[in-house]
Amino acid sequence: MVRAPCCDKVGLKKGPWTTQEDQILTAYVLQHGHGNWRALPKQAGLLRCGKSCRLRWINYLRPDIKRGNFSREEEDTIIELHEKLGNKWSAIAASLPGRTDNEIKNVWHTHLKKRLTKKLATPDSKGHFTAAASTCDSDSFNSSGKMSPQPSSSEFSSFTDSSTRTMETHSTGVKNEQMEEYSPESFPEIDESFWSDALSSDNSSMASDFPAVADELQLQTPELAYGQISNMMDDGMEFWYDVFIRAGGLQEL
DNA sequence: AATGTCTTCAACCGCGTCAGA
DNA sequence: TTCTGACGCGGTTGAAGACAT
Repeated sequence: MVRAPCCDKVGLKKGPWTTQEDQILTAYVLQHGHGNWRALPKQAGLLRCGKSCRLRWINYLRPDIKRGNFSREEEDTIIELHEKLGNKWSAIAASLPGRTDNEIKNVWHTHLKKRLTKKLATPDSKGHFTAAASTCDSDSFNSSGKMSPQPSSSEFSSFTDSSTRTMETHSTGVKNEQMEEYSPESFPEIDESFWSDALSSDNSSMASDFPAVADELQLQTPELAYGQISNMMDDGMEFWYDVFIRAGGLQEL
């Protein structure tokens, strides 16, 4: 017996997410939470499978995502935990705040596994194979032993700026009636600096109080409190305010 | 400049697990 | 106890970029 598809896929969009879709999903989750992923796309007005929405939120949009290169300490942690746990990516991710299982899985397959293989395969001066023998990152070499076209990651390896590709993807965004009065350039980008910027510096004292604020305002989550406050604080967040108002969730601040 | 090869990583797919009816 | 639906996990894919030829 074949398992039914996770959702009715007729007419549902697949592939890279656009800026507009990101913003709709973010606004919806911040305002309503994600009680039911399967029902969420319909309620939010997204032509996506619930599974796809969940993945996008968890791996890219949620506020506590830490973006950018993995530090040497993080890489060491991954290697150490992988030794103990194997391919339990979610368990490994639990020990690395802000990192997702998908991200860790990718960095393992693209960098760490190769590095370990190289180390184990490289004999020391006495001809012994040792994990500490190689100081040269295997990522600098391709399978034929030539230098890789990619930059060496021997210092801090891993990710290039994924926002580059994402930005390009965003430029082909689908027009949405709710959004069309905004030019794409006017959208505050949800990139690697978005949440960290928002939750640091000027807003830091407020950010630490979001749980209390959420409680005070009888909101579902600290993130929702953040959403409201940031709308008030930052002119650049006018778009979000408008989204919330249009969604009928916030009649007044 | 054109083409080929390799690498990266976001996103998809299928399956296992679990909670609720 | 069984069934069903939703969630979460891990493996895999494929588009796009970077660099070599």
